[in-house]
Amino acid sequence: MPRLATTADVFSAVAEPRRRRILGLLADGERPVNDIVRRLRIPQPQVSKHLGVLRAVDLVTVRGDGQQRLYSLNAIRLRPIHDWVAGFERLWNERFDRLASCLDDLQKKEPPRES
Amino acid sequence: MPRLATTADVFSAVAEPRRRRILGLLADGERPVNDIVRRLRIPQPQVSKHLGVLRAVDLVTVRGDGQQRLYSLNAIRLRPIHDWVAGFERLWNERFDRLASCLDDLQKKEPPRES
DNA sequence: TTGATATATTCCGAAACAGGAATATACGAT
DNA sequence: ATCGTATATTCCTGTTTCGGAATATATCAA
Repeated sequence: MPRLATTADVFSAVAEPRRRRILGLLADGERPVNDIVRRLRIPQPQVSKHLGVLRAVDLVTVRGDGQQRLYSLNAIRLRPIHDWVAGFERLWNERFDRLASCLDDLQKKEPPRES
Repeated sequence: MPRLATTADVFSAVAEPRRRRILGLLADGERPVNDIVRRLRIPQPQVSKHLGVLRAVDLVTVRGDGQQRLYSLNAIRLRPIHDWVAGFERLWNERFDRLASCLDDLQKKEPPRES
């Protein structure tokens, strides 16, 4: 089997840096396509295609407004990523560091056993 | 240009579900390859290859122990993902929802203007 | 209708991955 | 040295992707 489709899940969709930048822009509010084009300096067809991927995983929604199409972020769909990575947060937090070094200390205090 | 390499950054490396599961396992502590193989029911060569990708982006580290190779998670490298997605957190939080509806109310109270 | 602006879609080509199978390497035990 | 276990690497192939250019669609204006 080949690589996982970019529209398979949110993780894959967000793997592409330009798509992350687009999402970052949309965090400030809905924008027409050409606004994204100008701000990110990405050719318009590419922006439309990236938006298509983001729409496929429901990370953005569209609203027609005249001849413009206003895209807005559907942030809740980022939550699976947030939740997944949050499960690892304790592993790099300061408190955990202290706990780890504490355990190290305990281990050092154990009586040396012959191997 | 073709697709972004999976070893290009942490986002791409983590886009693959099996790699996320491997990282989840390693969150409990270091493990030899065959332990991952047995727990996740993934053929050994594939596990080795996935571990190779994770190693390339420094998400895991290896330690030789006899004929085993003990892999452990380098959780700090997940932090860029955490930080990136945390920037969106307010957009789906309850407090933000209240703020948003508050703003909606304010907008409704504005005097209707002729277009 | 014709034209202009905004956006989407299609076709192309060059990567690059993920799985499968087979094989190679590394290390320990006898 | 030889065998067995643990792990890594190679080769192959189907599939997907991204970018680029060109083109198509949609909507508004005159």
